[in-house]
Amino acid sequence: MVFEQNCRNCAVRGQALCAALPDADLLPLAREGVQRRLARGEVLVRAGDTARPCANIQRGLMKICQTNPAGQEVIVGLLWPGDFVGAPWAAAAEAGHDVVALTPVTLCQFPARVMERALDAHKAMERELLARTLAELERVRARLGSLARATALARVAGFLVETIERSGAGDGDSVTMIELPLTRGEMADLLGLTIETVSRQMTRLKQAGVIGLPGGRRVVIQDPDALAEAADDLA
Amino acid sequence: MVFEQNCRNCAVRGQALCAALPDADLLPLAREGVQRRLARGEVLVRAGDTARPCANIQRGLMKICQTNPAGQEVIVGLLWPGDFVGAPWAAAAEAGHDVVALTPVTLCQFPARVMERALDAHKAMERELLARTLAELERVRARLGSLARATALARVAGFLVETIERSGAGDGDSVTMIELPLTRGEMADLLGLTIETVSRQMTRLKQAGVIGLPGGRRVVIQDPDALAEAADDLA
DNA sequence: CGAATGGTTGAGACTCCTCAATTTGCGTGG
DNA sequence: CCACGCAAATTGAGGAGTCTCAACCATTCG
Repeated sequence: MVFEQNCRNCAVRGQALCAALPDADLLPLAREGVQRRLARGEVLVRAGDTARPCANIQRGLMKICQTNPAGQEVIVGLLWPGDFVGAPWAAAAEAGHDVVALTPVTLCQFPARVMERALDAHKAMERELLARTLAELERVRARLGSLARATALARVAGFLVETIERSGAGDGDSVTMIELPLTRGEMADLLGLTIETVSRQMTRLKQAGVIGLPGGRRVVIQDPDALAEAADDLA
Repeated sequence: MVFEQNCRNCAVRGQALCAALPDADLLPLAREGVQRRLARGEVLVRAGDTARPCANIQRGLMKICQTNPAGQEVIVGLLWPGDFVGAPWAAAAEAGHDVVALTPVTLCQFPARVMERALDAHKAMERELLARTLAELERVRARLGSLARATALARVAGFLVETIERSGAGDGDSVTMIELPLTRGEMADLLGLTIETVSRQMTRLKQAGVIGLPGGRRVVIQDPDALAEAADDLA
């Protein structure tokens, strides 16, 4: 865990939670934000923690996961750059899930108290947080809808599609390549499958000419349309 | 759809969203709330709607569902008494799911504008709504975790446990009976199974002496501990 | 080089789905 | 009140899909 210089920009730029605020209001907040880096595998929040950090993810990918009674890990969500972690106002409750870095992560962390004060002071910020939480709820429900019935092939294809979208690659036209941020095992935990089944569906997509697997975790998207179709295929 | 007298109590009592507010602030809000009754099957929100009603559910049970490309219905969540429907501040976006009554429902509905004004005026209310939304997010994620890996038996048993909890029956000691608000088909849509599989697991639980099925949609809980164990059983 | 981790492939078992027939429960109309 | 009809629920047989167990390959790191 490395603390770096104060983060002047993370609260100001891009998709940050408080992008709607005037600069003058942001400065005191930005001064207290701390940029922090996590290595792959580092834990930001552990289930059961009562102190819940608040942070904006700037770069990298994190997983939200829980370990079920049988000891299997289940990934219930991913956090991409721009996503917000934490719920300070629910300080009484303990965290229900682990939050772990899947790649090297850069994030901008705020003390819970600062965050709370900022929410109290800036209505627009709280409204934005509410909107984001509702949007995330929609997304989780959509995923619930697909996990409930989709075949293994559809789950894997759907994961690839979402990864392409959220990583900003793939403009539809040309052949694009992405580097998967997850191992097969993590994909399995995310999709509710086994490692072997994930692997088999990947080779199935490869042999159908939909994707290429040049090695490592790289995936070449050769036929985006076919991939999208496979993602929607429920039979 | 029947509109009744204005609802003076729904915003004041019980688990309502604004329970934290002082009575004086509530009155203008309560005056504009309308108590409404829905019959089983009536639709409160249709996916694609842009006008999103806001309401507190007082009695009855509703489902949040989406229809996937293959035409199958997937139930992504249930709404119990005390739950809140609607997201007025996201007025621009359209609803992503249907919201339909599963039983006769009584709810207290507010015009979106009133709701918005109330949120603007009362910080505590907005904070409460945020807290609820986050709690719901946790619940959906937990369900995602179980749907991903649980067997059919565990899903059915888990549904029964949750139904007992949220319907307020079953104090653990004595043998309790509940009337399921869902058909087998709806249970199947909720749990990501088929009607036949749901039915088989129910009879399996019956033959194991865990529950009794006296007919209709009634279920007698004969062994709550065994039921809870079945719900956690992932193998 | 050997060990460790991650990935692929194969064979068999098991769960759940599909299709089909039958039974139960309930409201309607005779 | 009973017969009928319809939707819901149960039960069975067979098949498809995924998991389990196991072996083998590729890459990285000491």
